[in-house]
Amino acid sequence: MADHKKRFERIVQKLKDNGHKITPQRMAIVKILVNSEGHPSVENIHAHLKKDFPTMSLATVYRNIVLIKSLGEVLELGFPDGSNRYDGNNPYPHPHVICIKCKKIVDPDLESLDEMKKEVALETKFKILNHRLDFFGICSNCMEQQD
Amino acid sequence: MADHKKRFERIVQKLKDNGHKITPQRMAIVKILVNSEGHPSVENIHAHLKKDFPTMSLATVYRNIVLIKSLGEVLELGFPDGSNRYDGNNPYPHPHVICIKCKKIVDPDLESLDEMKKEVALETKFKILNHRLDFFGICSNCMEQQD
DNA sequence: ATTCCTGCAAAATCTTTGCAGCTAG
DNA sequence: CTAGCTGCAAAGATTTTGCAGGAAT
Repeated sequence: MADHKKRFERIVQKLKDNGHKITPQRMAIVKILVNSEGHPSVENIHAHLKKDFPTMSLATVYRNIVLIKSLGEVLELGFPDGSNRYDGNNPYPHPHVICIKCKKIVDPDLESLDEMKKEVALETKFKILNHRLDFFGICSNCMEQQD
Repeated sequence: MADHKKRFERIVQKLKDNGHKITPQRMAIVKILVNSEGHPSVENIHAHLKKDFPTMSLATVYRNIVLIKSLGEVLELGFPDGSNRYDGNNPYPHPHVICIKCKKIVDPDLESLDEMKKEVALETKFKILNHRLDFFGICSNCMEQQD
């Protein structure tokens, strides 16, 4: 999607507005987060950037992700096995469907979620601020291969 | 609930059936998981057991939780901040509502979830095996205190 | 008597932090 | 200039593993 460019610039602007400097490394990290349809891990991002920035350190990736998270422009997906992946396309909470074989992640459309949120708020008297919904299963592709 | 006793015995039986020995430490860990309404962390369990077993090590708690998980008798709740809590009352996936202030965890009833699962399966062509649904917010109790 | 389990310590992972030098604004 | 950033290495935090002695069956 060509919209990625807009989002990229919006985030850069937000960084500037909040007094953060625009370094090449930082730009590259934002670019990856915004452009990748797959949901990359810190390790993925770091490996990818090593090509353009051979000295790039993991610490820099972590620090920038913390920063971008704090601006609400990336969603952290923590998984049961302890690994983290990042969704920089859609930083607002939304459901994910994860293939436990190939690790592919798909974003489904579920209208009923908002309603459910209200139902929960009503039942528990909580003020709901956030949520996380993940489905785990096997994608059609992996289902075909017998192994 | 008095049903906890039944569940405890069921798990012990399952352990025996699978060729695992019933040690005092193991029994104590199962007992805590089954009886605690709150969702304890490994640290919680370990601290609690130190009273009865001064030499109890963290490794033993971890190993037994892995074992009990593998039998499907405890549900691991991994949180965004990297911490883990365990639900030994209801080991089947179910929604949680977590207070981000006092860390209280409530299990709401949501009938619409099964329907949503079907909706997802249909839309994504995945075979859905599992899911995780957590709501984060502030409980009524914490809402009252102004701090 | 075996086989499995525990406790201890060391290792493994993943993430954060301290610091010196560097760079964007 | 100078506040903030990077890279490196060290430190943290949490969970796992190797091993020797000990306990359950």
